[in-house]
Amino acid sequence: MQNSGTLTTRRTAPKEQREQQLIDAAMQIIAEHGLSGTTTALLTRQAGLSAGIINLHFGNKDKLLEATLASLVQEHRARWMASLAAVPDEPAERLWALMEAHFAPEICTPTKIAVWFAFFGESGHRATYRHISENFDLERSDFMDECCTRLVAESGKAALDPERVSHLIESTADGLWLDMLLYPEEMDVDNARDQMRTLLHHFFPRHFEMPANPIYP
Amino acid sequence: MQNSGTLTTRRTAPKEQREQQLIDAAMQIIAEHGLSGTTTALLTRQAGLSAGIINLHFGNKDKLLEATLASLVQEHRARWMASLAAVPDEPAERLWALMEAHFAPEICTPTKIAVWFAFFGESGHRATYRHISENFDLERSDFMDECCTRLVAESGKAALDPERVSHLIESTADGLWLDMLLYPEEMDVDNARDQMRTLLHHFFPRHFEMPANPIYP
Amino acid sequence: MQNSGTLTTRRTAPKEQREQQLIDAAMQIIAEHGLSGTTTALLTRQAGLSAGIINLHFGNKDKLLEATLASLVQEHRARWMASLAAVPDEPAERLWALMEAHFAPEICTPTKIAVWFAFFGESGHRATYRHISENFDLERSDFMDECCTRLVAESGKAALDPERVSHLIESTADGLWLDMLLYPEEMDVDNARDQMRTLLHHFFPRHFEMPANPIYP
Amino acid sequence: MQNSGTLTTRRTAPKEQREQQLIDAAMQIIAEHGLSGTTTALLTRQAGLSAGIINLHFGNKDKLLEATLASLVQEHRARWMASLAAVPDEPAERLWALMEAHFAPEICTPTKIAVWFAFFGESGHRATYRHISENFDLERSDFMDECCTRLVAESGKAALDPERVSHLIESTADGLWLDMLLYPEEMDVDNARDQMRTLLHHFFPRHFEMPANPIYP
DNA sequence: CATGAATGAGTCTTCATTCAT
DNA sequence: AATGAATGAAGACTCATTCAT
Repeated sequence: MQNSGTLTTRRTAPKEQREQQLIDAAMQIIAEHGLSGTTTALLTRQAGLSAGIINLHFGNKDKLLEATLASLVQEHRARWMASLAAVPDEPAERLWALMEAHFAPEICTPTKIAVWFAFFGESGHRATYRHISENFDLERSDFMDECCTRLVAESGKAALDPERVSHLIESTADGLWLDMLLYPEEMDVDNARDQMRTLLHHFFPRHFEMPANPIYP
Repeated sequence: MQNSGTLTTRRTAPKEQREQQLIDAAMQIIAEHGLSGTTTALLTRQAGLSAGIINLHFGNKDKLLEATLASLVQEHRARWMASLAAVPDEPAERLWALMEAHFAPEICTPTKIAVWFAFFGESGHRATYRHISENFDLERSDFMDECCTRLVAESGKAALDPERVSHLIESTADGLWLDMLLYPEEMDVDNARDQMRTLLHHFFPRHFEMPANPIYP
Repeated sequence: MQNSGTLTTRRTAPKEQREQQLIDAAMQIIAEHGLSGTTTALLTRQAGLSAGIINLHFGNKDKLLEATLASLVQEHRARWMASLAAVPDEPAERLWALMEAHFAPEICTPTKIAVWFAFFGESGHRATYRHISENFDLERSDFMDECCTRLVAESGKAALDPERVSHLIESTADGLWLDMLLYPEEMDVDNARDQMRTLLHHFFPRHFEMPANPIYP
Repeated sequence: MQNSGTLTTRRTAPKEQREQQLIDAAMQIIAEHGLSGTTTALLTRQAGLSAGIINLHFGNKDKLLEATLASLVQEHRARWMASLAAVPDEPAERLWALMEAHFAPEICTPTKIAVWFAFFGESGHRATYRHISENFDLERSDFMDECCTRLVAESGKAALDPERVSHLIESTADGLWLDMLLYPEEMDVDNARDQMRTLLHHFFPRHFEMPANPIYP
């Protein structure tokens, strides 16, 4: 009488939808109010749902917060994989695919960056938060190392330590994110991408050209 | 862990000393528990003082937090000025003085970095926090621009946009801080300084040598 | 003393009922402990409810206090209207209807009088409190003026200023309330009503007889 | 060496002066902030003295408050006695002397009235407060009774119960005070005195004339 | 006598969580 | 599956009082 078809599908679908609804709300609220200002009342109101809903679907608030971070990680990784799938197996192209994902407009919204840094700010004492992004960070790090190793080899620059360069590129990318967080007026995704390209050009001039528009806003 | 057993037993202490005592406690607690886990009870216990003390000296908890960030900014700036005073008026030396301050062991303690990022994580919605560090950031930015302008001129590299390079260096420095926060095992001040030197060598090979120890841990 | 054992056990009650429950508790506690001794703990314990309930229904303690005064005003006015509805359109009867309401046993309980004066005692600096009763006071004042004007006209006492008499009657009524507050042993509603009748007889002997029981307790 | 003259006088005088200073401050603060808003910080700041001073001179805050009420009572009584000393032994004159004291400008300042009612508002549960004014009230009540008894006798109005009239006059006087508290714009001492005279004229036309200015503001 | 820094019990308020509906 | 009234532990803040100076 309830539902005559596949029971599981019907039951599962709404559940996932509710969870996503809450995660979306969490992104918004964390960005607006910080992790310390994120209350269940704010979350459920933003989601347009009732007070008990978080505990119903996630057990408690912290789990929702973790799911939010996980969702961010997941989305970022998916975007990267999509970029990667679209390019040939050339180290420069592969590396740039990562950068494109890293500074993709839908990845780098002010809201999402704010949420990332909100979690970073707590990750010192919240091992959970660090664990969630750890695998992703590792995977990305290895990927960068591999790209740089190949690029260094192709460049014939023996003096260049691939891992060091790799790390430097990553750090700069992260630093540009911080800029987008703190000074959104001055730093946007296009600007950041140009910055990255400038850096890459200096390390691997044969593989990366300077950005087209050299005029700084 | 409580209080370092100096002369806190004195019922009356100079106002400045009490305030510093509370700011020190705040650093510790914010680093350990995050901004959202920083309670007045934790703070006063850490300081070895009574519940009402925060209100007495700072009006309320938020003011203490702001004073903590301000203290961090102040200390950083003072360290930079000290480095600067010790070098001749050469752009490369001046720039490196800034880097030395930025990655000085007493500036870059795990505790202090954690506190910085705790505030960054909330700065999206807390204009107050951003305002406190704004002037300092601006001053540093201008200083970097000036150094890079001179370095570019001396290098004869017409293609290099000084402001862009300047920004890139800053972003990388910030990114390295994030690394020290998230992966303290892998990134320490010495490593970070070497990274910075590698970057600077690539932009200005005539002014900056590659770091001495090219072996990556 | 706690709760009168009706259906407070119900976890959920109509909003109005909970609010009344809290207002009733407030009356009791204010009368017993004064406005300055009225704590949320006392209030919620008296109501037999939990600590958070005041915030849930009134936002904060002050709002509950204001609602308590408003309830007092409302009740008094309703009682007066009821009395008024029961008498013909004769000024003496109408005026006496007001007095009857003013000294009705359910209006003049020691508890309620104590609450009134608790608010009067703070009304000097709390504009809110005065505002709440202001309209009611004005309405009553106008009503009294009208009654007295008609009574003076009917009495043919040209020398009598209706407004002055009206004011005097009101002031006396208020003074009797103060007596009931300060000396409940000596002044009760019956006594007060007789006092009022004595006063009215002196101003309008044709309309008001001396009270039946001339013996003073 | 300290002081060569009468030791006691010198020591006592400043103490009384400090106490009066604090009582004056209390009047002001209670009138402005109500009893519930009267904090020691406010009191000592108003007095221009240090935090510990109240405990030093009065033991605790409550004692100062009681002393403040006592001072009010004392002043009122003294004013009455002064008025009384200036009139012949005629009941009408004696009664009017009381009224003149009751509505004397220095007795009926907005501040003092506010303080009186602040204490009335708490007197329901604070026996101490009631006790302080009790003797004075009793004395005044007896005095009024006596005056009225003589006035009734002189008037030849057998129907008039002296005690009832006496009480009524007192109640009205109190009611006028409440008016001065709640509606200071409409009721001042002159107006109140005229009201009282109107009332007295109605009870004892041979002894009290109607007030000179019959026009109501 | 007088000060005022410090205390800490007591208040109000917040908010994650529960649970009857 | 969802609601939202109610809870109550935990939080920030107040303020009368103490006590070393």
